[in-house]
Amino acid sequence: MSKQQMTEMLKGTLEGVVLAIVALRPAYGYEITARLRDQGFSDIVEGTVYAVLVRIEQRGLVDVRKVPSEKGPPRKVYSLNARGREHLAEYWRTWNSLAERIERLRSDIEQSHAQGEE
Amino acid sequence: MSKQQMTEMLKGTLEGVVLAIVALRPAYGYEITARLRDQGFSDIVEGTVYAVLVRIEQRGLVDVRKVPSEKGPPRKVYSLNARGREHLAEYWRTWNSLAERIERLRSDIEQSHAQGEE
DNA sequence: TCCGGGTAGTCTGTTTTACTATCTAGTGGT
DNA sequence: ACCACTAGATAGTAAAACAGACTACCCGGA
Repeated sequence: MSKQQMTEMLKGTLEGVVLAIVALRPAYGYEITARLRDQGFSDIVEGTVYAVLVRIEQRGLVDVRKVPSEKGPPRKVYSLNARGREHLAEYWRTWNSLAERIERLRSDIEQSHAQGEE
Repeated sequence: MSKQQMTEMLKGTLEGVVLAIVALRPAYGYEITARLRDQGFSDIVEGTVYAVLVRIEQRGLVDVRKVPSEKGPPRKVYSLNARGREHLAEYWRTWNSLAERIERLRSDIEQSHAQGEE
């Protein structure tokens, strides 16, 4: 798939993805970026992740605690709080609703093609 | 789901949705808006659709022809051309890849919850 | 001893893109 | 006059990319 298309699709979904990763277990920025890459989101720039983290912290969806690291500056460990869990639930609902409609559209097209090819 | 979340998620997906609708059969703006509402995309503002149409026309993904209408100003009927079909195929690939990764994340979370609740 | 490079980690501009909200504006039927 | 159609324009907001700066610790070599 094209890089640019993916970039645009990520808008509005990335935040939820990050919340989901933190929901799995608490994590710090660098680690979250790494997990994103593991999960196949290899195209995401580090700076973007930090921007998301700042945003979700400001909105009070996560709790933060500083943990010293052996190497490098202290880590900021994010964990999902009650509000974040509610927000994530909302995110899944929105995603479901969108995905359902898009899948329906796609199957409509496939049907019309099948008809046209008889 | 929240309106705002949906708005953000639509970014990057709406264009493909419009292309898909036009792929189903040629259509003009007002009609496309109506079809979107039928398909459950009731939250989309009319002006937005016209903006998308201008964009996909400028990118050469659709062919346009003016058709007089019995009522009101002439319609601009959009139909998907070869380039548009290729773009739409690309769109589905990107969507699949995103949807797959998001679903995987979700199932990971559900699994970890199931474990934690034993 | 001090300096450089590598690795781990966080953060901050600026730019690009897409959707919304709201409004203008035209036609034709009742 | 008003309503149902039909097309568009403008200004604003939000999110992500890109690029790079900044901090901190460790280790190896001159």
